[in-house]
Amino acid sequence: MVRCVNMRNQELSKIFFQIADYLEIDGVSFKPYAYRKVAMVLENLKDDVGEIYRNGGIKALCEIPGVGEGIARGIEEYLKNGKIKHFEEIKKKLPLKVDDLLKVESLGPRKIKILYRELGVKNLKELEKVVKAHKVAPLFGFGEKTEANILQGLEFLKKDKGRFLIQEILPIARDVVNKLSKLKEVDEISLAGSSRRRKETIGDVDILVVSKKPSKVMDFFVKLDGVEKVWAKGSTKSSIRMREGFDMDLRVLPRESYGAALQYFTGSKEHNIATRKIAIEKGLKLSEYGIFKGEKMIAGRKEEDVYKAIGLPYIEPELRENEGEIGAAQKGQLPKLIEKKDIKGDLHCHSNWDGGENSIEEMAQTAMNMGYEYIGISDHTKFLKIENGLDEKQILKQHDAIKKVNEKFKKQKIKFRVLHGCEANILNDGSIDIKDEVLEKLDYVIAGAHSTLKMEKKEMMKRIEKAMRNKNVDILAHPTGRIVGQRDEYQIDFDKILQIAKETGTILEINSSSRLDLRDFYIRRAKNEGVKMIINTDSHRKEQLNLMEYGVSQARRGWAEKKNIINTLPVEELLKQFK
DNA sequence: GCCGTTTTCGGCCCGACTGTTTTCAGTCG
Repeated sequence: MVRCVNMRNQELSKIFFQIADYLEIDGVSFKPYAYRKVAMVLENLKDDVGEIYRNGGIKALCEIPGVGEGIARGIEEYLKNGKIKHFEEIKKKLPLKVDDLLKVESLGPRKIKILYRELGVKNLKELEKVVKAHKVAPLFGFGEKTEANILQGLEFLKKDKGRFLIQEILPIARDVVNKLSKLKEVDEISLAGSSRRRKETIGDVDILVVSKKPSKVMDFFVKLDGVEKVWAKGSTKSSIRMREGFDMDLRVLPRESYGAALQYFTGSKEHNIATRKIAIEKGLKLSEYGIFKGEKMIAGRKEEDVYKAIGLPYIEPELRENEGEIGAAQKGQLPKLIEKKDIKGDLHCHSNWDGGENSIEEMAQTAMNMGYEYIGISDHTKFLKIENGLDEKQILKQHDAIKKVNEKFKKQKIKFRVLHGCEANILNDGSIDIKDEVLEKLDYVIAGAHSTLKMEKKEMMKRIEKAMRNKNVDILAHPTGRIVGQRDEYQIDFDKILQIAKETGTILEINSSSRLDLRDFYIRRAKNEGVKMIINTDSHRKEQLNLMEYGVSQARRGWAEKKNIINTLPVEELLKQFK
């Protein structure tokens, strides 16, 4: 995952990933592991490598985990010349589009090497040509089926949509889990993998099952509605491609291994490598079948037992990224993560006043049914004409309407409150598109940038800073502007935003829609700085209030606790959080 | 190429499924 907007680190990381691929194709062993490791470290490194080099030279570079003398020299070369000679030489030796070719399912480094050596295949286009000309099957180590699989891999690649939004995947995955769980042959079932860790995008779905009759479960699985291709079907593992374009893997395990398997298949890969290393240090072996001391299995039935066996408390799936959770676990300093049931209301909700689908009362009723104590209506304001933004007059009218809804609830002795806010626009100069005297009348004000998002950093920061310093602005909506898979964040200095938030008491939003903004690592930084956050859905119709769970998972991935999130507070306390 | 309270040399996570090569390499997660 791209963790910071540090160009040089990201570019170097990409180069090292590619070097690893080339070396692997060239048949070099173990070096790819080292290059991948350092690529991952750089991807997540907060400090700029250029800065590190300038301050401490080669020696300082070697302090970075995974960086030794050789790679440090490479980084130095890159910083000085923008090129790494070693990398240029490998590319000359193997003039292949490795990253493209490796994306073809059933094609790995070995086969790519053979295809290049024997048929001169350098890219996807040439690959398609030789496959269609049936030149591949006769090659040593290939065959009819492999040729067909490569062709199919190419076809899938053409319509590949890459990773999917968790909001799209999870409902489908849950539906499959639900169907499987109804089989009498299924004793236990759980999602695993990145969907259990609630990553914002999911590549494929992993499902684990305990069953004494795996073949029945597998038969059912590969014949599910929506299955487009069966990649593999065995007695313990099957793999399918769904109509929507993503894959699902099903593993069947004996009951005594269920916990170990859940731990293993939940990942992340980095977390697993770390836990296995701890096991090795303790003279144990950790696999998906259990924890073993020699031949003897000492744990595996429950996930908790697996962690316990390596001296750790249970670690929540959302934390398992090897981003410090293991150290925290060892020190007994794991956060007590916020839970969905802690949420008492949703303050970023649109009504039919600004073109949303439902009335204020319908939104309130849905929120009530969800067990909330309050809802905040925050319609768009006038600058956003396309969204039917409300002007001052309409906002005041809406204020009366909300008052009436609250009075009605009171009469019916319903303990629920509708708060009145708005989602105002931060104009290019940082001012707000609604007059102060109107903003003052509202319970709270959310402000967000919705236009001119490609501003240069300095100007953008000036704009956002001015808005945050506005005495009526309480919440900064979707603070970085990113939309998952669609739009990068705007040019901002997040440390500066945290500092201003701290100074002004501005709350940062965690938006549960496809924005998922703040991102997990920003949430963690906000938490560490003591900056308060709020989880909102940005609902434009009542069903979307259910998106809350995704905002909560995002917060959990950012190590957030109940006390960091203000809409866990009862209404009177909540209102005290505003300016 | 990196790394070290078992190592400055010899490891680098571990196992299932497929297809093909008749005993296993390659790919995947």
